[in-house]
Amino acid sequence: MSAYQSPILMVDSVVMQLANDALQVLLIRRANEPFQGMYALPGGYIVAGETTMASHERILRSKAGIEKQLLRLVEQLYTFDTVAGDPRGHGVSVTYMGLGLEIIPTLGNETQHPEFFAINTLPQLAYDHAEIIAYAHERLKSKVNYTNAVHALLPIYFTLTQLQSAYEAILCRPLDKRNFRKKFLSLDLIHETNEYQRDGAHRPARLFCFNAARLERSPRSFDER
Amino acid sequence: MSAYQSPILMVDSVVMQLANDALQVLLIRRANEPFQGMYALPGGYIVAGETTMASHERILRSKAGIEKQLLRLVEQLYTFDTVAGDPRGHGVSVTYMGLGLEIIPTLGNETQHPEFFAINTLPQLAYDHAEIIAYAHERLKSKVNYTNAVHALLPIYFTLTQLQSAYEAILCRPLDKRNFRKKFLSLDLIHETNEYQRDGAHRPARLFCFNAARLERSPRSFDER
DNA sequence: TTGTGTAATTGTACAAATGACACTATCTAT
DNA sequence: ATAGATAGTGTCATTTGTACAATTACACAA
Repeated sequence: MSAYQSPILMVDSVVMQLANDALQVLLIRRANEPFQGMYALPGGYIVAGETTMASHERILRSKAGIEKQLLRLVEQLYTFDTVAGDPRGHGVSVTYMGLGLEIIPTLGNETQHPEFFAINTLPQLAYDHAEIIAYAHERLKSKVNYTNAVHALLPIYFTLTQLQSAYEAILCRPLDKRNFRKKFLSLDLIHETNEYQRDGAHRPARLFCFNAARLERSPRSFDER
Repeated sequence: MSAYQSPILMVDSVVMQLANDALQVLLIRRANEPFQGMYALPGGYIVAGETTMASHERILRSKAGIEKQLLRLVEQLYTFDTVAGDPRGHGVSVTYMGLGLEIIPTLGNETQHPEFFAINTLPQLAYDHAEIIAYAHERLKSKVNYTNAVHALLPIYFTLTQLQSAYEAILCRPLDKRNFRKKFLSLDLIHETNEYQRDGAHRPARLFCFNAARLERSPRSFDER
């Protein structure tokens, strides 16, 4: 037995995906006190012998019915102390960000209403979860500027317009089409295929795919500001 | 009483400063098993009711005799799971980076030989502490490119040559004197004073100081690569 | 077949930042 | 007065950033 007693260890998860031309965040409705009935990030306790990553996977599965294979990029964000505002007293929460595509949350045993919300129109949130989401959003904004992290939010084959829309949804600002294409193609992160996407009564769009799925530091920034 | 048992929570600290034209890291020699006698980062257990930051301060004081006022910038780095390689079994370690100037570690009750080592010539280290230091170094390298974090490593008044040497020590590569000065002065992070530093048998160097001590995102990068 | 609507695709010109490069200025010590 | 040492400064070529509009290729309807 240790002479010390550790604070309570928790994990909270910010799962994001693109839908309706917007970046969306997964929220659940809390089943229990505190903050019963309020929206919150999926989260829970870490048990001894379980890594923080394993705990993150377990909690997403049990609280939102999301299997870990659906998250195509998982990254630790930050570890928050939860002192004031948390009725359970002092604890430490390790937060993770997960990115995916066409994730459909299903009802879990322990929670109700797992659902995606557009990041710019979130409901009121329990704890300090609004700040955690803002932090995750900033991290993602920054990360897409020097990595190919966006690949985790897109299908394997995608058009340049889809790619640009993804950047616009993440960065929350419009980008110039010609400059975006010129810059992105110069980065050697993607290559064209011989396939086209036929969408409607207009010219078909060429499909592209990423050169490597793994995250790599890009040689230059995407940011055209 | 909680139904869950948490993993052991620890904090590890990467304290860095500049000396002898090199970036240096604070190490201690472990007094106890495991890894008794080996070099390691200062670290210890977090106790219930103590924030990770407060724990970091307490541990630096007790293990290396360093008061928190000496750290002019403290930033959380990452939270590591310590599974394999750690004889105590699974634990979670929150790591912090602290930057300061002319820190003189003193012997603490619980440890021996707190001492600074040049980051490029470190001894063999306990646990995965070599990786943690590499991570901290990468973070610092990246951070000085878009913030004024270097202010925490320099005296209030400094010469442009001192500033450039700090960047060279952090980035581990030489910089062009004229380009460095031109770029840094264009960032509006520092301003000149009317004081000069007389050093030896040569032209005195003008002293500069930072416009604001707080960390700010710089408008442009310093990196001239 | 032709025309229309819709989104995809492409290039240029100007401004700004980057990066390579070498000499002069000012002080101290002898 | 001179030598030695570090501080301080400018130009030019290249690359990158950014604003901006016309043409292409398809589907569908008339």
